[in-house]
Amino acid sequence: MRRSEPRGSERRLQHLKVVAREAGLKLTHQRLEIFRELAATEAHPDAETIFRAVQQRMPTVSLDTVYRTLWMLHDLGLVTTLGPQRTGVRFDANLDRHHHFSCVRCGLVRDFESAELDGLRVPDSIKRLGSVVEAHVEVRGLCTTCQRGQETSKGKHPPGTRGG
Amino acid sequence: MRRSEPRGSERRLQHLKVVAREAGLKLTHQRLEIFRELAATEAHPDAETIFRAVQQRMPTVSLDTVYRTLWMLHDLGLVTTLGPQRTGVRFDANLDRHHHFSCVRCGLVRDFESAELDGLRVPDSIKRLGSVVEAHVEVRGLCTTCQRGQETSKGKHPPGTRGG
DNA sequence: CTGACTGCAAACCCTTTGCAGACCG
DNA sequence: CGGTCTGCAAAGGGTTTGCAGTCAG
Repeated sequence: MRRSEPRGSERRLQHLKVVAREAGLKLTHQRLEIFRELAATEAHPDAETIFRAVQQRMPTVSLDTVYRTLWMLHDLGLVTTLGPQRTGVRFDANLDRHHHFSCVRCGLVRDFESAELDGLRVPDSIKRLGSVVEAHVEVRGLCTTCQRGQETSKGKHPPGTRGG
Repeated sequence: MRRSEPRGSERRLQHLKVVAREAGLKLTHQRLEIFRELAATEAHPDAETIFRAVQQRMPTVSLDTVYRTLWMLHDLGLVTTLGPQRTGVRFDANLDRHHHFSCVRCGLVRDFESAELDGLRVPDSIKRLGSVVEAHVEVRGLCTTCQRGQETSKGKHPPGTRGG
């Protein structure tokens, strides 16, 4: 098990280069920047969040290229997605085994690691439903920021706050 | 811990009636049918799936009413949601502790129960991220249907198949 | 050089909102 | 009966697609 060491994203970038070459795909500036952005964060951003970040360094990049690149990375197995749907998906370049903490209030998502939880075994009865590819723990709670800013959240549904 | 006994949805319906009365909300036919539908399934349908099911029995129901009702139930705490975003959400009327199996191929989601997994403890280090409300296991794999129909899924992203 | 890739814009969802009539309590 | 709730239709926001110019290999 590997914690997110300083050069974790550098390692992922190397992996991308190898896989892309094998697949005969071009490594354009856009693709590199998009992947770099995703590989550097733990916040599981959605497409638009990545877009805004990349746009800082590369003002001409377009949102559709971000979408196309993310799904391409996904097809290559370099990126996984959070959430059962393909709309409003959030992406994840961390291929190491990990678990998720997500804030019920603002939607922030963070990885955490736990050797103990990695050892969890799913019951045999799961075979009735299908074959297992992967299992992890989802923890839901209030992030430290939302613990502080305790306005009453009754009524309207949470705004689409993105985990930063 | 309570397994989904035959009358599980009946129990949930009673709970709805009590809570709705307390909140001074009207129990219209539409609301009852929508909740009934959701309480009877384990498939975590999205709004449109519920809509189509309710429409069988109540042809005049509209999709927006389904949306409004689901979020109302959510505000009452009678329904929870899957997925970190509020777009493409899937709903869940099962308030008992449970875990999820979801198919990486078609998006189907099913509950399963496990006394062993219920006992999992999240590491103390989680406090760095926030306070814990709930924790469960997410298992990803191939559902029995997708195990059979093994067309190559390379290339296009999965169609928006809904867990039936 | 050449085909894959990008940016643009328009199309295509899914979801939410404003309003007049219907219905629960 | 009164206020809430519904259905309709239109608006809103996010995601995908077709096309002509551009760039990596």
